[in-house]
Order: sequence, then structure tokens, then C-alpha cells
Amino acid sequence: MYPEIEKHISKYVTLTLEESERFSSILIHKKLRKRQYLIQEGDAVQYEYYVIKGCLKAFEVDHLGNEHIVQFAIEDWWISDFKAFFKEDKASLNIDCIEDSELIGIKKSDLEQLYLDVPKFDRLFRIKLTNAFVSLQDRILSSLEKTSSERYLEFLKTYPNIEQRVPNYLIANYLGIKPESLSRLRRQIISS
Amino acid sequence: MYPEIEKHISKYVTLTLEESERFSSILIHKKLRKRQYLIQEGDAVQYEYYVIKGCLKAFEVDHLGNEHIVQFAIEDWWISDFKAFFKEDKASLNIDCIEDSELIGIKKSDLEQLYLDVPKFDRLFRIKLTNAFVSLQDRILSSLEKTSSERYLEFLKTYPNIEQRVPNYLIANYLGIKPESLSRLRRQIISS
DNA sequence: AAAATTTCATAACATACGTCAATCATTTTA
DNA sequence: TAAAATGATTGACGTATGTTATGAAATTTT
Repeated sequence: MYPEIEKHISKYVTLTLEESERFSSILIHKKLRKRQYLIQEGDAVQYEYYVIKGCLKAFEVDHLGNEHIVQFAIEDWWISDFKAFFKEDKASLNIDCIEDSELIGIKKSDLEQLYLDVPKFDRLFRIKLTNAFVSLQDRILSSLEKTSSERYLEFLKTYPNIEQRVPNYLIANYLGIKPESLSRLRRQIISS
Repeated sequence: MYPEIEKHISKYVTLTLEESERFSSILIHKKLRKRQYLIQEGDAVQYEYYVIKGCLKAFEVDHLGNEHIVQFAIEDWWISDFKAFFKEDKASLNIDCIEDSELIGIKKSDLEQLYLDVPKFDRLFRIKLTNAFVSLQDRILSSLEKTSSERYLEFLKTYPNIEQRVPNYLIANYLGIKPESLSRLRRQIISS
């Protein structure tokens, strides 16, 4: 049905034809234009999304109205307001498209039924959750141990070729620094 | 068997007497003195631990030999090198005791058998994992959005009464600032 | 109780990053 | 194509935090 996500999943578990069809049956397809919201603060969050094509960002707006990006998502990434998704709560994050994007959505209730019917998927999503946990912990360690330029270089590895797709001021935002600072870091990196 | 952890678990799921005994049967008890290691970098990590009594810290040593604390654990907290625990890998973290401590350990292989035998525990530990994921994400957002003194005050809420138990230079380390800076922040907070 | 060690506070100075403002290049829109 | 909007860079300057050094207070050890 959706070759991208099938391929993605086959990295973790092997599915029979039947399981694969069962999985496909709960997927929904979503197309969004640049600048369109996938999720807005306050929304109920029933879905998590796999990116087939495009680029999105998830951000929180603080009490001063400033945006803070927690995650980018490009092809083969998952995105949602996971806090709201897991806890069946209202979104505290916003997610919008940096490029026209194509997504596959999975509804939480469908996923939970699927876990019961096909335990393999339970295992798959548990692996994905532990991986996500580990990357967040690595990111915290990275922010404690590394300089801004080291974290910038690390970021470029995490999101390959994203510099060509995302403006630098959004990358700076994700790194927790100002665009002017990133610009200075980049100059130093180039000249070294 | 261990009233503390039974009480802890009852916040999430209700256990029958039989389930409770099955659970107790896989727990091990561990007593450590101040400054003793629970886990050292390079160790195989088969256990995760629940703190009955005491205080511990988990930290990574960077390439310059500097320690960076990722987590404290006091009574009713869980601690391990979760990355190594989940991925069945060698520890990259060290965990040692700030005070004499008493822990309950659960072995990964026992836990996985338990999941199969009593699905309730699968649900319990999945909830704990999502909660942990969410707190890490909140912590990243907090580091992006908040000033150091806001994060210090937030820290004091997360770990109640820990200021009396843990030296300030370790708290500063956890917050990613120098003890001198924390000292300045504390003075400003008091005088306001 | 005395000595040693640990912890905290403070000061002077250095540095990285933020702020504000201006300019220029590029992209988008009219 | 022209105008407008967007994004990147640079400079001057301010501020928060790091660095180094010192001493006092508190705690632990002898």
C-alpha cells in the first residue's frame, strides 16, 4: 500500500502478507501545503504521523510568544505531539509544514487494537519508543557536554541535507541559540 | 515483600495477591554505601533499580574527563543506564551513591518473561516508559525556554528537599552551569 | 577537640552569546 | 519586471556565565 512505511517497518520486524494488509488498513494518508498546520496547540491528538515526503517542525510557544522547536521531521521520521498522543491530552505543541508534505497517520485507538491482535506491532512500537527515549537522553547529554558548534555539526548528521531545506534561523532556534550566533559559528567552522 | 515498590506500582495497576507474589519473586535487594558504584562505564547492564532509600546520581564522563549528571534518584525513583539496559549494551553512564542507599533491582530477562505471563506488567512498564519520554522532552523544552534560575526552581520541585541532601555543585552540574553561577543565581533569588 | 576535607560564597576578569541595527542577497508576490 | 518579503551576515555593545583565585563556613575524619 505505502511502500515507504512498509520498508521502514521491515527494518524492525518481518510481516506476513496478512499482517501487512491489516496494518495498511488502519493507515490514513494526508497531504499538506507549506505553512499548513498538522497540529495546533489545544487540538486533541489522536494520530501520530510518518513522513513520506516533505519537512515539518514541532514547536512550543512560550509565555512571551516565542517559538521553540523541539523536533524537525523529514522523510522516514515520525512526528506528533507525543506527550498529548500518549496521555490522550490536548496538544501543547504546534506542528506545521516547512515544505509541502505527505504523511501517513495512525490513530491511537487503531494502534492499540492492532497491538492486541498482532503482538509483533506491540514489540515494534516499543522498540521505537525506547529508541526515542534514548535519543532524547543523548540530546540532553549533548547539550550538557558540547559546545554550540559541536551541536550544530551533530545536528547536520542527525538531519542529513537539511541545511538546504530549512532556513538557518530555524536551525538556530532548534539549537537554542540566535541566528546571529549560528552565523558566527558557521563562519568559524568554514575558516578552520 | 517490599511495601515501597508495591505501593508505587499500585498507583498504576491493581495486582492480585498472586501477581504481587510473582512480581516479588523476581526482585533483588541491594544495599550500597555512600560513594559506592551501582554501575560503572563498560559494565553490562541487566538491571534497572527502584530506590527504597538513599540518593544516587547517573553521570557521563566526557572526553576531557568532566562529569555530567543526567539524573538524580531519590526514594520512589527508578534509575539505571537505560540506554544500555534497553539495548542490552555496555554502560556509557556511571551511577554512584550520594548517600547510603537501598535499592530493588529487576533483571531485564525476568521482566520480559513477566510481561508474557502477566500482560498487566507490560502495560505498567509501557506507561512508565512513556512518562519518562515525556519528562525528557519537557526537560529539553525547559532548557530551550527557561533561564537558569527558572530551571533551578523547577529542579527543586522535581526533586523535593534535595537541596538538603545534595551539594550545590552537583545541582549546578545537572543544570549545566558552574557552581559559581548557581551561587549567584541563588543570591539573586533570595534577594527578590 | 583538632585537623582535614568538603562545600559555598565572593571578587576580578575573560569570553560566548544576546541585542539592536544596518546592509545585502535571494526568493516570493504583485 | 518591480516591489515586497525573507533570510543571512556583520558590527557595536550589553549581559550572563565561565575562569581563576581566595577565604570562610560546615562537615567529616582522626
